[in-house]
Amino acid sequence: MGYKYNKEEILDVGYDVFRRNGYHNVGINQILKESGIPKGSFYNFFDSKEDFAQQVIKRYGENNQCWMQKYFDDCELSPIECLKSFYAMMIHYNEEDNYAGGCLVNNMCVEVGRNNDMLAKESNQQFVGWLQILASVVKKGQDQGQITTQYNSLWLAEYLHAGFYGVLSRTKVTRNREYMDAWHTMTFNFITQ
Amino acid sequence: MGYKYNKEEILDVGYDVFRRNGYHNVGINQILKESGIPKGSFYNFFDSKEDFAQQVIKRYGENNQCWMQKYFDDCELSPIECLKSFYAMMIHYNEEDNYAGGCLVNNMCVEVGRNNDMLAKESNQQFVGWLQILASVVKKGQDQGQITTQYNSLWLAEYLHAGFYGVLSRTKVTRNREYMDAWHTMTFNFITQ
DNA sequence: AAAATTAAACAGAACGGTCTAATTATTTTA
DNA sequence: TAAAATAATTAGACCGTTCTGTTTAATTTT
Repeated sequence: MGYKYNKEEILDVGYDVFRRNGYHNVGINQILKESGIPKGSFYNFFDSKEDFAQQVIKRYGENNQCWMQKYFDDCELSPIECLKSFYAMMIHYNEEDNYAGGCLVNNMCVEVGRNNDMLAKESNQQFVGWLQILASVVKKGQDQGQITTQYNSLWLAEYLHAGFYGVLSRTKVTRNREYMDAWHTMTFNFITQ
Repeated sequence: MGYKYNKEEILDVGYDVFRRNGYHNVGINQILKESGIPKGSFYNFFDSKEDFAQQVIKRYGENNQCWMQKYFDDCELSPIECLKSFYAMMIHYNEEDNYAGGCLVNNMCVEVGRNNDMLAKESNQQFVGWLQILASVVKKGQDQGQITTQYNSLWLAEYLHAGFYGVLSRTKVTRNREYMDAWHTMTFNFITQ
């Protein structure tokens, strides 16, 4: 009949807590408190804080990948308009969230990407998954003559991706969306054929 | 005749340690050990870890601002070529450093920018200082007809700034310069008149 | 009954920060 | 100018708390 707790619940709490507070600023006790499970149960499910964080990144990354895929599959606009609306939505979400956390995976990359190979590898793997989806949409836009063909679709996907996280990070201290909107306007102007 | 230690030495150690390891992953003891001073002396100079970090950010930010100003003042190329060479140099430095730390201020923004108003404010202040210099070079490039005048110089400066830190962050997990070079190529193509 | 899970007490190390004493530098006084 | 008084700095033991992780026993599920 299943046990009292399950990994997924704890992973979801971990996602939220890590996203808002970072990795080293969060202790296991905080996760336990917010998910309401005792320490013994946590260490029954996870080997360590690091192992837990890896699974948090993986779960969120894969869910987000599915969500992105569905978004673009369902989007009835032209490829470039799909990309525009996708990033407009991301900017909107970030504003709604009061610029409170940004992206878990990007935060992890910056905070621990150079000192923790395991978390770096997992983060990169999830990013690559997202980038492939972006690249396929870019490719469609190129095939339809909307997006510049000066650069290949993966380069353009990485360009969108990095630019977005650059301005997203910037909002953590400016705490307004001005430069995100500017980025959106400029970027889609630049890459449009 | 002066005392044994001085703040500047400790701040420089703090810069290096924070840049490579982040904020919450570093304890005061590590700073003490690496700078060779006892705890009593540290707390004689600084009120708290937070106060120390703020002064580290401020000192580095201001030094870097001077350095940037001098770089662009001394650069004998056209404005756009100065910007190109500046970012090419930054990419080169990051590779030489084996992608080991990135930029202290950007790291601080991402790690603590949403939870620590004091460090967020200081980080933003330093960024604004740098951005003003970039914007002034962009403006010169616009006046000389090399850089697009579709967007004002501050928007373009923020665009360069955010894009660069976006790809810089990306290298923390890819650990190679491919997309930094791609970013450089694409960005300067896009903003060139 | 056996296996898996839950519960919470328990470790040892590390955390940021305090405290008092000793030392060094500076200013005041003789 | 030398001695005395004061101020600033150095030193590190120490404080309570929190950190990740372990252990042992009770409970639940199979």
